[in-house]
Amino acid sequence: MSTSFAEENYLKIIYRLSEGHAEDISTNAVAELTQTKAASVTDMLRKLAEKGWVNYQKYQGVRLSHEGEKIALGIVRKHRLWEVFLVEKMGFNWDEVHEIAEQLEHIESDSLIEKLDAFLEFPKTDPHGDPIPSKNGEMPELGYLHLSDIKAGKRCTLMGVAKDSAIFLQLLTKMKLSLGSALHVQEVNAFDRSVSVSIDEAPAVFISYEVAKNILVKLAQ
Amino acid sequence: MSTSFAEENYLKIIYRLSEGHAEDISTNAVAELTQTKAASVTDMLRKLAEKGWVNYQKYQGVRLSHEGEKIALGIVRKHRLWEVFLVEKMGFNWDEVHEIAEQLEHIESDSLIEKLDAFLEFPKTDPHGDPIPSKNGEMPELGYLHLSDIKAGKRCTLMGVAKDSAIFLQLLTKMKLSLGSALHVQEVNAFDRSVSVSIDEAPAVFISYEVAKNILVKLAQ
DNA sequence: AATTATTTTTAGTTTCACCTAAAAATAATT
DNA sequence: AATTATTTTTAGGTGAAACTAAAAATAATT
Repeated sequence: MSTSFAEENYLKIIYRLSEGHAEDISTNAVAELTQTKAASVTDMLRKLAEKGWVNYQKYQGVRLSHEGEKIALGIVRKHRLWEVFLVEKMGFNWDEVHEIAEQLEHIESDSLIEKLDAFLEFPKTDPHGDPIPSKNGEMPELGYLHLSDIKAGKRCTLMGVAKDSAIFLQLLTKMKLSLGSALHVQEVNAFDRSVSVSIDEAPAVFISYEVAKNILVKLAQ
Repeated sequence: MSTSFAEENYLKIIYRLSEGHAEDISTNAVAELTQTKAASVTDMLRKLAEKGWVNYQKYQGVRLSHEGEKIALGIVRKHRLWEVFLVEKMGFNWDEVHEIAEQLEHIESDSLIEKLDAFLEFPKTDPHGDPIPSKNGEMPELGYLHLSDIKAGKRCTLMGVAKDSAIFLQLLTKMKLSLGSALHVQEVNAFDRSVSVSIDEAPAVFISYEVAKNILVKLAQ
């Protein structure tokens, strides 16, 4: 069965909202990300449920079905491969590619996406450190931690970000933070939950809780 | 003013139909290429005329306005650059790229298309020999001739095709015809207007009028 | 010139994805 | 437990882009 542009967007967004927590997704949460009204979401959820791509009970929220998750993973795969292309081959910065990839992810051609994957030399992650699902819909589980959860004294490496809005990524760039940055957590400040972190051995700077919780890291050693 | 997917398709198709002949384009001709019914075309032409992108008088056919032509050339530029990408970088054959490029041509990002142009080293023509309009909407006039118009005895080089349907391109490939092929017209057969042509110095083969008129060539010397 | 054929347009529907406003269900608070 | 607040759904509607069937205009033929 074929999927419309709008349907693909809903499935992708439900997928994104499901990552991590196991609870059902609320109509409002979907409405916020699709930039539509709750009433429109209700309409679409009924339609997606009819097609068998989500499990949806009135007033109880949604979950992707097995089939729906397969479709969503296909979109995410395309989105992330195109992002790699845009950064690695086109020379865009990591904060410039999201909107363009939102368009490219809907291009329909299996052979194109396989050729693109090969052209990019089978990348494992996108420019934000997010894992790229395999052709058969397997999403590598990378098990990164949030910088906000790291104890004082620990060393870690910046592996990804949990948010890819341009404004957030530009802030990281300004702070000299990028994938691979070596982080040394000096102190966790109880007052505002900010962390004092030395980046690539430079003198420590403050990183707000808001920022730290969207930075994904791997502990050193 | 922004353009919808459907509007862009209409403008592109009207452009394609206008290339060469100067007469106005009929509703039916547009309907055939858009794969819609004449009534739908009438609706859309009225809308495009309101937006100032075409000159349209009931029952008299359409022409692109200056503004409409600029938009159409932008779409054609994107389509052809993506085709170069698909063949040169992704390894597709020339008969496989049209449908994918029909999707990619609607991706909206000026900076992407300029970066793509640079990445491809500013190609002048697409994989079918069609010229690529410049950023400012100038279409290089290549002045190629149709093989069907070449006199017996002349030598020429295959520079492009006037049709990019897969079935036609596959036939050319089977006949060992591709961009750059050296053609030597041995004979023009009055009966069926077919031509006997030697391809790259091989023994001559028959090329039907239907095929010959869709092959674009440059005379030798 | 009159008739017939073809093309194009009008009129009225359909589907998709959205909307607003009101009603109903669920959750939170007193 | 009752009231209030919030969330979600229903009902009815809109605009875009298609459709069919019938009417009107243009073109071709006798």
